[in-house]
Formats: sequence, C-alpha cells, structure tokens
Amino acid sequence: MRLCVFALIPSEEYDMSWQPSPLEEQRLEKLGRLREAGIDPYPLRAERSHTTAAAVAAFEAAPEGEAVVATVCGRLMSIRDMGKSVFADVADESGRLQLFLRRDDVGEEGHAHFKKLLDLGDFVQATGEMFRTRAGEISLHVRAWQLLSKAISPLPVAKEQEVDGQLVRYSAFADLEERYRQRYADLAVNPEVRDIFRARARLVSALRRFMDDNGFLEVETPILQPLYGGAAARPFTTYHNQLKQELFLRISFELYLKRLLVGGYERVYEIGRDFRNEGVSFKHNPEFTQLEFYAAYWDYRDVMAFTERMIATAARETLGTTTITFRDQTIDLAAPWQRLTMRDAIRQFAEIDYMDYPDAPALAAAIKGIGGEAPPGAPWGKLIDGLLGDFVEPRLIQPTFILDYPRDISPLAKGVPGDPLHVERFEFFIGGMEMGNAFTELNDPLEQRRRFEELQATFTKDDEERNPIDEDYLRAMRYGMPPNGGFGMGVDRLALLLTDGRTLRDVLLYPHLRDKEM
RNA sequence: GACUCCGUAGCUCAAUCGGCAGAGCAGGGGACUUUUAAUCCCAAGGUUUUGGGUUCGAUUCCCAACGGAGUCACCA
Repeated sequence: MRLCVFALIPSEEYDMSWQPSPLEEQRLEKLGRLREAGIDPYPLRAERSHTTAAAVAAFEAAPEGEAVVATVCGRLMSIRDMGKSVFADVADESGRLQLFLRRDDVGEEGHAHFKKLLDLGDFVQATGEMFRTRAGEISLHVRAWQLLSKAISPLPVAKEQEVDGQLVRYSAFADLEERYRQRYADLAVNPEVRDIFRARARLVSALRRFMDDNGFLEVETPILQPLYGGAAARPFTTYHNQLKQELFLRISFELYLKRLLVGGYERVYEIGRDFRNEGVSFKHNPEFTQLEFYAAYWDYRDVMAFTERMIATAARETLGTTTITFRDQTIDLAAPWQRLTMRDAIRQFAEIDYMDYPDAPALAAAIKGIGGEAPPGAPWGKLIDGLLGDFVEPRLIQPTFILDYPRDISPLAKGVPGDPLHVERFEFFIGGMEMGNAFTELNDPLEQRRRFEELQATFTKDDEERNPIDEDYLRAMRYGMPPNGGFGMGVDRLALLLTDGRTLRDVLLYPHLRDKEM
C-alpha cells in the first residue's frame, strides 16, 4: 500500500520536509538533470573489486609494466577540474585514492556529467588502471565511472593538504554542537573521529575477550526493572501501558547479576547501558556503558588483582602499550597499582583523620575547618566520600585503589573483620577520575536486610537516591549465595582515558543533547 | 538548578566608538590534457539563533527565550 502511494508521486515533486538552502536547490536541480539523462542517482547495486588501499597495494606489488585494473567505490572528497581532464579524490573506509579522468577515455558525455552533475559528498564507482602520476601519486586512470548515491546537502568539507604524510585540514568542521548533533557529518569529514570509535570498539572487545578468557559467562539482565537498585542514583521512570506498571531504567546490573550466582553460575558479567537521571558533565552522561562482573569464591583482593590485569590487558590490546598520555600526563597502567586505604588517603591529602570524628556533625565541623564542603544532614560516610572526591580524587593520576569504605554508604559490601565502621570495598582511580567500584559482596540475607533498613533510615524519606528494598533479591539470597567478589566500571570513562579525550561526549557517538528544532 | 562566555553565508572566521555585513574555502559561469589547499577571470550567496526594548540608526547596547561551551551544584 505504501509503495503504491509513493509510485503516485511524480518524480519532480520532492518531499520538502526541510527548507533547502540555495546550495541544496542547486543539487536538487542536478538530481533532476541526472534523471533526465537516464541516470539513476541511487542505483541498487555497486561492483567493487578493490578498496582504495587494496588497489594501491596491488599496484605496488605488481611487476613493472603489468596493468592493475581496479573498480573502487567511495565518496568524492575533492574535485580538481583541469579542463579536458579532471582529478578527484574518492575516500572509502580504507583510505583515499586519486582518480584521473580524461575526456578522451570516458567520452564526451561521461566527462561532462562528471564535471557538471557530481558534487563533493557523492558516492561514485570508478574503473580503470592504476598508475603513477607525474607528481608521483598513485592514482586510478578512469575508463568508466558510475554514480552510486547523490548527496543533496553539502558536507562541511574542509580543504586538505598532505604535509610529510600527515593530512592537514583547513577550516575543518569544528562547531562542537553541530558535530555532536550531526555525528554522521562529523564522522564523514573528520577521519580522526572515526579512529576514536574504532579504538573504543577495540577496547570493548578486548574487555569482553578478557572476561571470556577468564571463564566468565556473558549474560543480559533487564534494563526495564520494577525496582531499581545496586547504586545510589536517581532513576528514569517509565510506564508499561498494557501491564499498567511503573518501570525504572536500571541504574546498575548488580542485583540481577548476583541472583545468577544463587542460580549456580560462578562467574558472570554484563557489558551494557545504565541510566541515571542526574547532571551531565565531562564524566557523566545520562546513559553510559558499564562493565560489571561477579565471581564466586573471590574477595575484593582477588578483584583488585584481576582489575589491574584487565585494564593493562585492555590498554595493550587497544593501543599496543600500557603507557598512556592523558591531559599531558604520562600514566602507567601496568600492574601493580598503588593501594591506599580510604583513611590513609584522606589523612594524606585532606589532613583529616576522620576516625577522630566518630559522628556526622563532628566530622562536618572538621571538614568546614579545613575549608571543605559538608552538606547539612549528610551521613558520616557520605561526608567521607565527599572528602575523597574533593581532596583525593583529583590527585590520583596514576592508577590507584582506594580501599575500605565507610559501611553506611556501602550496603552491599561485607564488613572488614573486627572493624564495625568499614567494609571491604574499593574504588579505583586513574587520571583523576573514578573508574570503578568493587567489593567483597555481602551474602548474608539477614544482614543484608538490616543494611537495607539502616539505609532507609539514613537517607531522608524524599531522597530519591534512597533505594526501595528489593524483597526478591533477599529471597534469592536466602537460598544461599556463594561468597563472591563483584566489580563495576564505567567503560566510557576508560575509553576517554585511553583516547585522551576532552569529555565523555568525545567517546559517545550520540551524546545526549537538548532537543533543538532543525 | 546557578553563574560566566558564545551563537554572523553550506564550512572556518572578520566587522573600529552604535553608522551601507566582509573574506577564504565550498557552490555557479568561463579558461586550462598529470593537478596536489591546483591556478586565473567573472558573477552570486545573509531574517547576523529567536522575540522584545533603547536609538535617527543595533551584528554591536539592554531584557527575555532557545541552543552550546565552561565552572559549580547534583552524582555509593
């Protein structure tokens, strides 16, 4: 039915769902002229014999005097009209190739159409022999060409020049807002942006391989959850119409993954998206990618050792080295990393021993005494975490484990033996950023209930970070959960670190932006 | 959510004290049979984000809205 409707629309009438710019009007006119000339601007099929890189390699490998015939496909990035001959650059994912097109070779019409009806951004296919120009550039001597896809809107292309093998661009597409909103255009004209996401893909697959190689089972757990938990964060809420049910987008995978240990799996992990309804910053995006794993019979020390190996391995497989540069600082990711207890770290960097201040009001006063921030009514542990964030975190450039966290902000972690105030938990920091969080997981269902209840009391009633008690999780734990160590890490932040990015938006293909009318 | 800065042609950027909105690239017409940011000639291209205000006159000053960047707040 829809097809019939389309068929009834005369070809001259375009859907003017946008206001074409004068440049776009010109191209729409070219589109009409192509159709008049019997050329389909969007043909069904392409025939490619070589990528541009393969064509160049084949030419270089061929014996002197032996013709290398190739058909390449790609996007027109540059056209230099010399009269009866034309030079053009086509780009594909493998690289670029210069086309050399002479009127005598492609005929009057083929020559005229190439010059008059093609634009930068169009996809074309060209067949010919590889050769080297007088200037020394390996090129394709075109005998036949075909349009593969007409571009209506001009890409924000920049002039380019090769200097010592480096591509230098002039007036590159630089408007950050438009680059994020139109990532397709950003990727199309800024090849180094494509490289960033290739690096990110290598990172994710390296992490996955590392987990798989260490006996972990990859699983998928619900994103839409009737209860949220496993972290202190405000959730996004949504609604299932048919079931008449309020649902939350997950803020962590934790509680669902640990249920699987009850089920008999000993090592599980998940790489996926979490959603937190909070502020946006260079290290926060409303949706972000998390790696979580849980391993039976491990404690947080085992997790620490595993973490060091994992990050070093991931860096090596992504970049070929464990020594990276982040914001002009050299960081060595190789194990072993520095280990520092929370108490020592704060003593060292904030010059406060929080054990001297056993309750929240006393600690808050001490924090104010050193010029720190202490939000009124904050629990003791939250104040300590605040000290960590304000005084310690920015200084932790080399990879560092901070261990033994306050119990009252860690309801899912097991206590440090003989220490009622601390739990076996660590976070690790690299480049001044918190990268991940882990603990010896609490597996005592009665203790877990007490912790949840303590937390309910600690956080004020309207605090949206206050997690509801997950009774089903407690039921699972009552069946018996093996002792285990668990881990969560922000994958985007690791990608940011490894690619030396400015902000998380640089490693997210489609970072969240406010809605804006086109 | 608060504060500061920014928004000019398809892209990158100018515009003096408030006085006719300009350039390079891209695009159009033309010349040129191995160019390399090709070059040369000609012509064109604008609701200065939007809406108000002040003024004889606003890209410029004021207010508001929208969007972005940054800082803070928020963020086990």
